[in-house]
Amino acid sequence: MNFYNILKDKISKFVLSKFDLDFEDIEIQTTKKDFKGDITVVIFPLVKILKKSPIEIGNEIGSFLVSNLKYVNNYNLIQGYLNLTIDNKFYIEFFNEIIDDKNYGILKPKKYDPLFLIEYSSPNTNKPLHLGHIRNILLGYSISEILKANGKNVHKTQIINDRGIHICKSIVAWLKFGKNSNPKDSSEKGDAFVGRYYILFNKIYNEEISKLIKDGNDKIYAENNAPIFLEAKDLLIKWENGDKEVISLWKKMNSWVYEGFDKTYDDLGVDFDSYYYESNTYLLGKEIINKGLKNNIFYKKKDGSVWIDLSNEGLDEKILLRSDGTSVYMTQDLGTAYLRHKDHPNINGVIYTVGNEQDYHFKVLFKILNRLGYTWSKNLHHLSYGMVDLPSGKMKSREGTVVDADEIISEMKLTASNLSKDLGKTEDFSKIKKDKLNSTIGLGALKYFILKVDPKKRILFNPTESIDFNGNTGPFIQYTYARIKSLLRKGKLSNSKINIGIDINDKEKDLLKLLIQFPIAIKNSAQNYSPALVANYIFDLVKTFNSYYQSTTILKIHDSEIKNFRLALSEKVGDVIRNSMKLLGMEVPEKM
RNA sequence: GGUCGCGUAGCUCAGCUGGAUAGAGCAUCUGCCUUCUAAGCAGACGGUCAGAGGUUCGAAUCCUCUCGCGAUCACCA
Repeated sequence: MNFYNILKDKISKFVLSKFDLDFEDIEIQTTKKDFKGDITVVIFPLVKILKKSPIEIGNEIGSFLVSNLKYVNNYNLIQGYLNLTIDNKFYIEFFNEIIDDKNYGILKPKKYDPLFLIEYSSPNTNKPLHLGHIRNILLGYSISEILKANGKNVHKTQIINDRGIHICKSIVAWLKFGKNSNPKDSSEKGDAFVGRYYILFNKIYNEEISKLIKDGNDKIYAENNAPIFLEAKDLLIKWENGDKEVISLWKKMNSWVYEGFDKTYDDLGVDFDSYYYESNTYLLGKEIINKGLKNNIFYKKKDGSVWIDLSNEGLDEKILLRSDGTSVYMTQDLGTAYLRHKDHPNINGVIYTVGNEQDYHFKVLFKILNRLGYTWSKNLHHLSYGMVDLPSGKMKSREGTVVDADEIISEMKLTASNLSKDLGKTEDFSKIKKDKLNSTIGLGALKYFILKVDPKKRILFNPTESIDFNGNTGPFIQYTYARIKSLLRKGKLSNSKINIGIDINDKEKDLLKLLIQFPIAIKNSAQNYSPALVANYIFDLVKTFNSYYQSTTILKIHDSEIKNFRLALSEKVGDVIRNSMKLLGMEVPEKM
């Protein structure tokens, strides 16, 4: 039980016996820097109920705590704030408790702990991943790690959008203009290769549309009757009918794309435990809908299309099957959700990492599953995040105005490389070591840049300004860690516990206070599905440490007890930095 | 038009379930490398928390309205 709770408990018991008031919501916070004390009790709420002055109540509680709680040394009252001074011994004792635990704050899930399924990435297979996917992937992966650290079992998965007209578009363009060519021959990444044909398709398609309009057709006619579009549609029909040639072609092109994706995932340091494919779940979705139709949960319109009416829940009517019986987006999502719960009957929660443009879709999806009577529908959560926009506006893959994921990754590495060359940091490094470091730092910068902002908010990404490596950034945190490692290499830590009576200064106390808060930061991060909370915590810790580091000599002091304490403190801060970075999916450089 | 989200320093962002004088980084300016990694540290400058009401002992935070930005309301995915 942590000290805050002990304190709360003690105070509310005291209030009950002294004032005969049952009041459990005692508010406790860390004392602001400018005031004397360590922990503050806010007593305003009591003032109103007890109709006594804040000073009177504050003095009663304060003197009670000083004489009845071991570590409360002193108190002062400013307005309605009761500031308690906590004995240094408390902090040292706490430190001794966590000192040997390399994974302090991190829980390891056991077999029987709850299982969470996390969906992220979920790309289409007609083009490479872009910056928007990067945000999605980093969020999904990071939340997985954060949930693990909270003692949850995690299964990482995605739903791959591997069928539909968009895939056929790439295939058609390839058949017409690139037949017999393949990614290997052009030494291109498979996803980039296929994506090129997707863009080519749209280029030709647009040309054909303008030609048709010029010839006197209206826009809608032109869009639906451009020759290349008709070819794509034809291909889709063949695919749905199981045409062997089309299927094998489709498999071949998708396999190129998957190879490309895997390379990008590898670069980003993320992975998946399973993959679901839309081509495997859309038929299941249809089955579910037909069942729901029999049970009168859905209804059929005259033209044969199937709908659900959610208007009494503040939503609209939603289509579930087209009049020709083919499936829509919702159909396959119903199928996927069902299949996943069939595959993993013991799921305690599912997190869908999907952009906020689909907030409505998921609201509807969860409602439908609820109407269908699946009790697990209440455990579904949409981790919604804001778009990544460019100064020039929205990214549009059809027009090729996207920031390509692979491009931004290699640019970040290059920036890191140039910078370390300028600083002369890596002169004695081997080529392999250099590359590894540049990737650690470059990707650290990118990951931290994206994860430190609240997922809800949209991000404006300016590629020309690139990403800073100073201040509140990934490299700053990595740098601090590398310095701590260097310090520990040079100093020798004797393994004994810290002497309780040792004198610690204010900055050391600040660091210990931050260490106390580490598990709380992880917990809050999981509750809010926001890696940003961990990111901002770790930045606070690193900043405080740097300031401490600068103002203290560690290696030159002769008092071995103090030296040992400072080394141990540095090591502990290092552990927490390393663990936090792992939660953000960042790597840890020993030297840089 | 309905619904949802966002609006905090010149820029990028923190600010947990309401609590003390609203915090960082970047940029600008001033100091600090013969001492453990200067990708650093110390300091200065910079705010009508979009606006107006309301609730409260107390509001950036909660409620209502207005304005601005974005998303969504498809037999697209």
